[in-house]
Amino acid sequence: MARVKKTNDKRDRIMNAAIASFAQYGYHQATIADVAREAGVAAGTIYLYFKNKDDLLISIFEEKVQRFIQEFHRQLSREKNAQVKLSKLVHLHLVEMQKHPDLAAVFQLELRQSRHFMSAYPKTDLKVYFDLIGDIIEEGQQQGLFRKDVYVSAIKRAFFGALDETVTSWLLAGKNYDLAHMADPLADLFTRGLRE
Amino acid sequence: MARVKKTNDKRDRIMNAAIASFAQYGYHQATIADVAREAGVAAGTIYLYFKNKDDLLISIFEEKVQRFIQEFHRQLSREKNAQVKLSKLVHLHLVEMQKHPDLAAVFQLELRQSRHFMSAYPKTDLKVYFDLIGDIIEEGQQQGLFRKDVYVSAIKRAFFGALDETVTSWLLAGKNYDLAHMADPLADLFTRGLRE
Amino acid sequence: MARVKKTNDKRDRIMNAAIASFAQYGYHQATIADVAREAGVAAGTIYLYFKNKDDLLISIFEEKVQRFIQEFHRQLSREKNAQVKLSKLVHLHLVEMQKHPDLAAVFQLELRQSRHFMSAYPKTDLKVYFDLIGDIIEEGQQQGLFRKDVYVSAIKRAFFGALDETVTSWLLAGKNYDLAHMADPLADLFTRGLRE
Amino acid sequence: MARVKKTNDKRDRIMNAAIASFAQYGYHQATIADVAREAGVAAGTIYLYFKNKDDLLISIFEEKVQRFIQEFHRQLSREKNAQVKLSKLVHLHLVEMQKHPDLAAVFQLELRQSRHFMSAYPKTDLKVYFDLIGDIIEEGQQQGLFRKDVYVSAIKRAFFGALDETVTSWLLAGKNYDLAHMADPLADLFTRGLRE
DNA sequence: CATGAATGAGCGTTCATTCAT
DNA sequence: CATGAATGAACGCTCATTCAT
Repeated sequence: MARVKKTNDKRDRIMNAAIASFAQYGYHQATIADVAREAGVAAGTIYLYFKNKDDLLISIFEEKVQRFIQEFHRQLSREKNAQVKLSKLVHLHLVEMQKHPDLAAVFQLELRQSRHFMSAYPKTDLKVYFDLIGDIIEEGQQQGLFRKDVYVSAIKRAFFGALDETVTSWLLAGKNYDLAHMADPLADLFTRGLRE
Repeated sequence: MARVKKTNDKRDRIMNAAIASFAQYGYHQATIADVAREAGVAAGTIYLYFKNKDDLLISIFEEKVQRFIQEFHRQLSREKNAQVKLSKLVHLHLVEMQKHPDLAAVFQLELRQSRHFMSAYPKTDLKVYFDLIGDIIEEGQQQGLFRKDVYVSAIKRAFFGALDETVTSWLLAGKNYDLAHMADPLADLFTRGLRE
Repeated sequence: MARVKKTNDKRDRIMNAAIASFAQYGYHQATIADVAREAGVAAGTIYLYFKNKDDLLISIFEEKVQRFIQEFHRQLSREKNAQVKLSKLVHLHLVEMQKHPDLAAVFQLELRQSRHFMSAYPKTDLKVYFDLIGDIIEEGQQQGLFRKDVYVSAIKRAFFGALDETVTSWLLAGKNYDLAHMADPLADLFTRGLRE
Repeated sequence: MARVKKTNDKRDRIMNAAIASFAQYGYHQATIADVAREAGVAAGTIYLYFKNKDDLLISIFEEKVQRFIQEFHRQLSREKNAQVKLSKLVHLHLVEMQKHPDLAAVFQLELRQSRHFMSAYPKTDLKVYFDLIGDIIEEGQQQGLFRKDVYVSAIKRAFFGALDETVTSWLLAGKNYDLAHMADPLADLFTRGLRE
């Protein structure tokens, strides 16, 4: 068990070092040597745990980002009211991003760029997140809370984009204000925009 | 004048070639040789008009993107009603992006990545665009159309993010639907969300 | 004794795995990991039995190739007639190579390349084999079977080269014909070429 | 014209540097940096003239080796008597190899190794040379000089192998004797071996 | 004896940039 | 102004070898 733990530790250390490096320099500018130095391992060691540099980025999405989405899913499943759900999602998103700003930076600043080649990697796209949002909106429609004529597949993207940009702006501003303060205004905007 | 004209032509050809190349391959993957080939000039020629590769990208923002923003500004200045203005801005944004998909691709997919180093280049940020949006919202408040308690600096970013993501999704989907169709639902969402 | 036996088994397994790997991928392309996998041991274990990768190749020559030469020597010592001896050597060479195609591949395809650095390792050269051939020719001269004016040190190399290339061609052709069939024509060519 | 000349010069300088480097260190041990240093160019320059390191080796065969074979072909075409032809070929081979020992080293010591991956590159094999030899033998049969029952496809390989090994031995001995002296004994061996 | 995780030197290759023509 | 051949720094990745367990 100690052995397994240790191995996971190293893999995790590398992945976190990658997140930190990618956040600081950007995916392309960050070198494997940067990640290795940050992780306190030799460059070659990275290749014992990841196929290549791309695999590092992809793994971050698969393991870190998707974990967030699943966690959001789980936490929201307890709430029945779709309007409250949407509001909670805004809070969760901003609070978690604020808690993990490096991951947020990778997520925000590298994702777009990456989505290019990530079209090829099904697990790395945001479909699951878009679907989570879309489902909440549809629930709200069935609960009579949201308008029936709302174009869900357009709105779910708009909603995500609004959250995304909010985080990006915060990052680019140097994280010099409380991101969570943006939650209520945003939630308010959307729930009003969607209401009957 | 003919000489000047000719020079500008070449500079423009290079810039358009850069837009096309960056759109197709991404900024980092596109090479100067790609841009040169696309522009029909020698690689060295590019350095007669631009300081370096970064300068090419920065110039695209400074000259192409800012031109769009100014044009939006001009067109919207004729409209008095802030709610209509906001709606028109959504239309303008989506219609223009649809008309210039390569520029849109650079704008959408490279911008985030680039904003990193673009923090250093004041002219390349989106402040002007954010301000344009913010001003409209404040106008609407003064006209009694939008709620007074709206947190403008949060909402303007959300608004931009929604537009941005709408275009990005369209690009990543392969531009296989009419982007302008998204305008009304989006405009509707935001004007309702902001209304008294 | 059982212990010793076991140890020798492992050393042999590694050496045979090396022969198989070098034959399939070539010396430089084959990795220690390949050899280890093929031998069913850990990579580090190889270094308990061999100094390094080069030593593996050298040992193959020292132990496997030299064994063949000794065996040829032994078998031919029973035959008195030099012309028959030469003919038998051709048969032995081709038959044994056909029986051990992987060893043949290492011998043929890697030997040249290797002889470069093998100049440094006296035991790995083919002097013994050349001498075996040369001795037979000289025997034939003393027996009055071969011409006296034959330049032995030239002919023994030619003879070896002819055998060598015959095997190489067979290997590169994918071993898709019976190598032993080449024996009589070759033996015939040389015995006629050398006869009074 | 001066320009073209200069360009060819550089390409040639690189190719000759490659021949020298591959001869000295072996293909795998020689680095691109070695070749560049030897050629007096930057490493990157090599890639303006050759696709990659493999392409360098392949080009040597295509352009240098095949040129020799064609030259041999041309020179032998003037000779009618097949027995004399075969004898001349032996001389040509050894004399040319002695004149170009680096090329010979690449040819001899790297060819085997390379034939592995060179199976994929039709132009790099020795079929043309084997055919040249085979044709001469068949001519000799038609001229009544060589035995009809000779197995040509076996003998042509043996003949090549004999030449090949003669050169290799000379190279490994440090080129410390006159290679051309081997020509007569070899030619004699083969013409006698083939005669009626 | 055996393991296999870790190392890090080393190499092929790319490409932004320069500059002689 | 324009060219494009030449440069060389930089980086991802491999793999022989070591050594703590």
